[in-house]
Amino acid sequence: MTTVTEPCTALLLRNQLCHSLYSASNAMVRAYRPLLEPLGLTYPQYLVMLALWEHDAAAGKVPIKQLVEDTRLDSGTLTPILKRLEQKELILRCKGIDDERQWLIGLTPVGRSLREQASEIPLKLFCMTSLTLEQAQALKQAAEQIYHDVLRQAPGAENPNQ
Amino acid sequence: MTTVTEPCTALLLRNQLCHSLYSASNAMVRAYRPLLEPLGLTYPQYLVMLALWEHDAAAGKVPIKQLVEDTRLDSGTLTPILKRLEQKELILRCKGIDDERQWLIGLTPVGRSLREQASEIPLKLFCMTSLTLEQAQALKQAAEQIYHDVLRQAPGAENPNQ
DNA sequence: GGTCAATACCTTGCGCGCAAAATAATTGCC
DNA sequence: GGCAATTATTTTGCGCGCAAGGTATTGACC
Repeated sequence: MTTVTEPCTALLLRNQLCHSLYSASNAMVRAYRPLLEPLGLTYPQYLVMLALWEHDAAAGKVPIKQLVEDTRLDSGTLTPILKRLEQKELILRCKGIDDERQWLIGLTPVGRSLREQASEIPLKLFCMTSLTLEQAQALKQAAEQIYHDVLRQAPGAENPNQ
Repeated sequence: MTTVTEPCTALLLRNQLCHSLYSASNAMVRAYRPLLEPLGLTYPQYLVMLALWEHDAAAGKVPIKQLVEDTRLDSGTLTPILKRLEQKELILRCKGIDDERQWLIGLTPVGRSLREQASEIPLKLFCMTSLTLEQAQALKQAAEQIYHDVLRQAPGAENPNQ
């Protein structure tokens, strides 16, 4: 039997992986801020630009659905982000040809050219940490595992084994 | 020399540790939601309650400054959270005796009793993942390292080696 | 070929996360 | 004692993050 006053090590903040993950993620976004400030981007906006730069050479224009998948942001989050990127004239929106429900997102020349200024950011951030390359890879793999595991068991997940 | 069109693997989303960390953290908070819903708490509110439960036996009342340190939420974030917890009658606020700037936060009986309902949550969440205990510990340690590393180099950090 | 479910996206509402500025009490310093 | 610097907290403003609900287009089925 467990009483209320008995120590419960699982409820101690210092033992909680989730708390470490949460504060590391927040701290990481904060660390990006000064690096992204010259580009006029927030971290989620930067994620969208990364996705667009990646598709630019091959596909040109990308449906929002694809950006949801690439960035792992949901569409209710993405809509206002795209609106702000459009205001900054980094992206363009146009209706899909074969499917009128779809909006296609493309880069403006300015948006495309921003990529050069961003190229040093990943290394700069990595250098802020004292992680070895092996540690970083292991951490990334574990974070991916958590992402896919808990996504699978979310209440709305209809195809848990997909 | 690097040209714009040359592939830059560091700018690929799938190679970015930060993206994995960010989406894992968001997914984790989402996974907490159905578990915390019976308690009427959000994840950050739960963090505050964890800190208060931890101090309850020994100290009784805790200054907000201490909660900032324990939860790693900043004070501008904490103020409205504490307001909501007070509205739910889970916590009490009273002025500090020796320092009138300080507010001391204490638990109400209801807030204290909520701890029992929370005791199973950490295990439930761990079971959602396919992580081994060793993986979880390694991940936690790496996340802690990132947290402290990037905190240290934030623009406002005056005592980097503290 | 019309109805109905699915799909793509948008809107709304609320709770953070945090930088920057404001407020108020305290301490240090002369 | 008086005044400046410091400290504890709140306020403001903006940008997410996301659940829930809405709209419009498409596809499937009878």
